[in-house]
Amino acid sequence: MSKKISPRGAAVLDLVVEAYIVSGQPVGSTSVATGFDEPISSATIRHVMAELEALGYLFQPHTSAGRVPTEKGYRRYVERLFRQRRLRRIDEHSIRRRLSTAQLEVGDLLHRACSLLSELSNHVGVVLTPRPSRTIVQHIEFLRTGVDRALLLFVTQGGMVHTRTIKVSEELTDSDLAAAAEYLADRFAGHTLGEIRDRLLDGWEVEAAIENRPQRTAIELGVRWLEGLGQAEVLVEGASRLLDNPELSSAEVLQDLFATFDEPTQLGNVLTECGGGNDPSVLIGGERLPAALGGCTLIAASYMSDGRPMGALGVLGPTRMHYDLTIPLVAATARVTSEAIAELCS
Amino acid sequence: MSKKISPRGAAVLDLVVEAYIVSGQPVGSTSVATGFDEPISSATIRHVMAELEALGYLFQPHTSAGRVPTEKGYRRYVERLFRQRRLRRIDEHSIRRRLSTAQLEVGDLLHRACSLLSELSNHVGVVLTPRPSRTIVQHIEFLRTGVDRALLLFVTQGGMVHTRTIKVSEELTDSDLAAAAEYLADRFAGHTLGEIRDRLLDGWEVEAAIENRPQRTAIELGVRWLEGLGQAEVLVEGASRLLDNPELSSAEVLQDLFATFDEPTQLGNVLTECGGGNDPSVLIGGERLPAALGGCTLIAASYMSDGRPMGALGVLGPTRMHYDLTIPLVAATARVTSEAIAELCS
DNA sequence: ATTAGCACTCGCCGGCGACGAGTGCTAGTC
DNA sequence: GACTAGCACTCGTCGCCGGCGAGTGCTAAT
Repeated sequence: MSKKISPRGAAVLDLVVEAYIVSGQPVGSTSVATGFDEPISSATIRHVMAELEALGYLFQPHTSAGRVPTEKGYRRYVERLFRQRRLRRIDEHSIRRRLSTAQLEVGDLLHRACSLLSELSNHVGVVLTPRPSRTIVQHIEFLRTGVDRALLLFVTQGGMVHTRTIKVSEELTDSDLAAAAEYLADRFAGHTLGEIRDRLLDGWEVEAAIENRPQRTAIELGVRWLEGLGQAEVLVEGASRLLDNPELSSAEVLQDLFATFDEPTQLGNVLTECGGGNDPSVLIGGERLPAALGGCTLIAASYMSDGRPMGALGVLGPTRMHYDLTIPLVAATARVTSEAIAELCS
Repeated sequence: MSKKISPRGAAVLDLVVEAYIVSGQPVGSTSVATGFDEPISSATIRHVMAELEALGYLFQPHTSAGRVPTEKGYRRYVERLFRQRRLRRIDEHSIRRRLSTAQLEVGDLLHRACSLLSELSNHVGVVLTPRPSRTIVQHIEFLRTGVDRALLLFVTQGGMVHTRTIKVSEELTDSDLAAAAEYLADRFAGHTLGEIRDRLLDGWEVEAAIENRPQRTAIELGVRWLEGLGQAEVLVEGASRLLDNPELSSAEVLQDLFATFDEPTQLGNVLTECGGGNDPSVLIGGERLPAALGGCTLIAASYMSDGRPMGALGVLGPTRMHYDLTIPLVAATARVTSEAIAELCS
């Protein structure tokens, strides 16, 4: 689809994007011309820029204004950043120092990572907590908290705690509950919640037939517990930093933006799909993001445990951001977080 | 200090405030005049308004504009609202219906209350969770989560769970931990964390002398656990609704505002001081709120358990809000929340 | 293919005048 | 003495106009 672009065209695009990122103003042909090593006239640049506009990489707010990158232009720019390894070096040590010191729980770690991302990028930090179905259960506990209520509690690797209160028959004694928890713990400790769910649901009918009351209770409670399994959470930090960006100050845009933070399931969905690859995903503009995040870019990577993605973290900011800094920042934070989690689960 | 205000002066103030609340525009003398039952001329009103301005209740953006209430004016207005019982009736049933249905945990309940406040008021809902030192402990559990780490976990009335991971000696066995937890549970279940702290710290030296290893361990762990006792949390919902208000759209103001939500300790402090009385506290403007919340009003009330305040909840919005609706809304929500908590802890 | 030159476009900014909402004051009335 | 009609005055808003300047597109020359 995208017609070929001359090598010089690509260079011009880079210069326009970079100039626009720092200035926020439409970029004119002369300022681009001075950015070249070889001397070149602004007229030539104008010619190239006209082509780039025809191809959809640049956009002119009005005749007689400079050019601004389109989303397509940003994407191409970022692509080149990756291909040419023009990303900045990030000091991974400083991140490691600020993340790993005395963090004792995965939850704390992720909160720290989130504010770190926000602070270092000057944009919004976002973290998707581990999907419950992928977490490994260490302890299972059933506690009575009222005549007809019990708290089902499980602790996963790294010290994360998930709980759910359900109604239970009043006839169940405390020791029934304890026995049920022990039964489940014996069978399932060390497995992920996904595995437990599969095995419980598969084996359900067979096991239900067993006339062993504590076991039946255990399984029944376990199933109810899994039914209410929480979704992965989304942490958001530094939302106020979005207001630094003059290009995002129209009232309606902001309204939509902050509404997205109030109800972060959308963000969660997007983050869930990020990750996979080695490099961070860079989602630019409305094409792959919810409409409310129109003028924004999400840079996200997943953090791993034993080589499998557990969750994702990243930075959300205006399309006009320092990609060459933020991309490696996200990548480094994801790596360090993965390491730290591995250590916590040791 | 505040000189006497004529009865008609007070009536004019009411009318100005109410008109400004609905229109957001400076209020002129003629529109006030038509709001009176008896016919009265705008010239007279102008006279009265000039007096009110001299007393600091009204403010004129510029000569030849209408009047806008000052913070002092709002305060006087709200005072009258209370004294004259001119608050609207709130349908407590509908709140009860939306809060108490199938809420099984205090945490969920408070989250629901928070979004309910935001939704019904169209402003920001805020909730201060129960102060840990006032909560009653039901269960205590110590779980090993790594070679040198243990998760200290306690469940309080109503199904709230608090955890903390600490480093422990590798020599402690699982049964040591279990014994320690049991020891603490035996002695302290049913007491508030504040009581436990006091008793542990008082009795510390005496008990440490005992050559009973499990007990020493238990007490040591308990102390470390209480040291890291979390602060009460602040829940915030519907921050984006602040953007509906045109008077709060200056970039800097918004920046400060949202920064306050990102770092809610300030809000927590303010909320902690609210409550006490029967009626909600109404904090108008910068005088009693952090500077960042300049043009805002916080209406807050505390929710109770056994007649003692546990935490607080309320609504944060622009000074220009419908006090006559929001105050009873907050009061009703606090009442219903107190009831629901009582039920959950039964 | 590149470039110098040039006419042209168009947003920005400051000044200007008309408009109108709302005021403060004064003089007259009950 | 309290109230009010009338009136001059203030001042923000809006639309208009013209000059400025950044930046463009085109053309003709190299």
